[in-house]
Amino acid sequence: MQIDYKSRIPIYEQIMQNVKNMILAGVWKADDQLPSVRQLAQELGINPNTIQKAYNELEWQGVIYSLRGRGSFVSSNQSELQEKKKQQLLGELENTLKELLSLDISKEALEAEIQKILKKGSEQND
Amino acid sequence: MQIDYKSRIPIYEQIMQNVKNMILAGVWKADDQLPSVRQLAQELGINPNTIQKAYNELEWQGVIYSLRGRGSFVSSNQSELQEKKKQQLLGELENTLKELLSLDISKEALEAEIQKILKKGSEQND
Amino acid sequence: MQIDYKSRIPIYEQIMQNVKNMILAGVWKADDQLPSVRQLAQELGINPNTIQKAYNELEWQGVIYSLRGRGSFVSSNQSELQEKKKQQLLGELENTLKELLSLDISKEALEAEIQKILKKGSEQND
Amino acid sequence: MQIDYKSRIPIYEQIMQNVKNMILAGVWKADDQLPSVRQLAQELGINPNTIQKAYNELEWQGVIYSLRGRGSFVSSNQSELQEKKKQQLLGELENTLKELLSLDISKEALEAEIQKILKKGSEQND
DNA sequence: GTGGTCTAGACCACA
DNA sequence: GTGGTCTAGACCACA
Repeated sequence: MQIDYKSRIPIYEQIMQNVKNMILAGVWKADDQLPSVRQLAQELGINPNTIQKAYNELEWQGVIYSLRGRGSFVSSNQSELQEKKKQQLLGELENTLKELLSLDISKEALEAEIQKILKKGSEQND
Repeated sequence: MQIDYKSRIPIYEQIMQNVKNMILAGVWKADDQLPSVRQLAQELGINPNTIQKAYNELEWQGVIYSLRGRGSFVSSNQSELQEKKKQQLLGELENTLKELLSLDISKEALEAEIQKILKKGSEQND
Repeated sequence: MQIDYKSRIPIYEQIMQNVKNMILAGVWKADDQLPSVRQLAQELGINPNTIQKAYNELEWQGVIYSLRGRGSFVSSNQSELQEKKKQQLLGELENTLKELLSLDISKEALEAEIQKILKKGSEQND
Repeated sequence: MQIDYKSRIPIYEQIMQNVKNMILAGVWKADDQLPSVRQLAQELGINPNTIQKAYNELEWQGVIYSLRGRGSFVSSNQSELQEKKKQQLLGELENTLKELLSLDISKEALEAEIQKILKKGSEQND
């Protein structure tokens, strides 16, 4: 788990993002136990309260659940998480494309850029 | 000028965005005078310090320049602004597309989504 | 015996509730033997300490009694248990009704709701 | 605002309840400003972090919203809050009544109890 | 050991 | 002044 201490994004939000990514990537699956608050705190050299805050918010969002005295675990609605993330990203995509079109970029040039990006992505996967 | 007070984005950054958009859209052109700090502050019901901060940062970025006692004016390097904005948006585009590909979306489905968005955009422009 | 591990109510309290309900429902009668701590712990996949804590509290409340080396048994003061439970429920009823009245609900609408609930209950019993 | 320090209910939850009640009672209306974190903390003799936690959760629940550098304010969806509360209370009512019926109480005796409570409530309002 | 609550106190961005 | 973040450290219930 990577934390960028110089980032403007609060540490607890970075932790939340990291946890979500682990789940989205399939590394952590439904009902898997997360590292304990204290353990993760020590591993990252961060105050336990900060981890606690991240876990709390994740619980609020339904991404994880915690059992007192037992630990924190991945919720079972992973597909929901994935769907939400997808919708959010498509929304961002739409906004970015619209802004680009409102600049002086022709649709053809834009499509060319998109193809370049998509190709780059596929090379990594090959 | 629209300000979303409930947004997480600081008001002064929203003002900066708004000013840039006015310039990019061609509403404000090189050497045009911007509304004065006090006028804009009153119009938006915002603390003048906040407007001042936005104007200061815009001057720092070279988007506007100010003449003591005269007011603030649009810089003449609009094309540079446009180019920066374009590069920034293309960067965002790349990030979003990469994240989408790392999900379970096929490249074909993704391209279909893109075409849908591009079509919607062009209809508005016709 | 049903335990909701995700509930905010401690497991040991849930066990206590379950035991009381078994007695109130007449499934377990005076001087009947309860499942042993170890047996119940294994059956529910729970730490024996947790069962022990529940049984201890139940003994403290006079609901059960235990004979060293023999096991735990239902006390004979069932009617007392029932009376306590009734008083507690009537107290809750009063609180809930008062809170509802303090909202914008008319007394008539509230009585209609009550009748609906009471009817539903009686249908199940017919 | 009353806090019961001896209660098992966490202080921050008591604060949340109090705020909700003030809103439900119509004392605090949409877009009214709440006491600031520091002010309330001093008034109650409680650590500001605890107030912050309460306000944070209320914001998560959509009951209030906060503007950085300005303060915390009542959300405008009061009717939603009221509706939620009502549904929750009716749910509790149903559970309590069902439990009472499952005891040895006759429906007639139960209705008599209910009438007694409702009358008491109306006397207070007369 | 594990999560949850709370205090004391510091520092930051923003208005 | 106002909310937001973070640390250090303590204590609690629960398993």
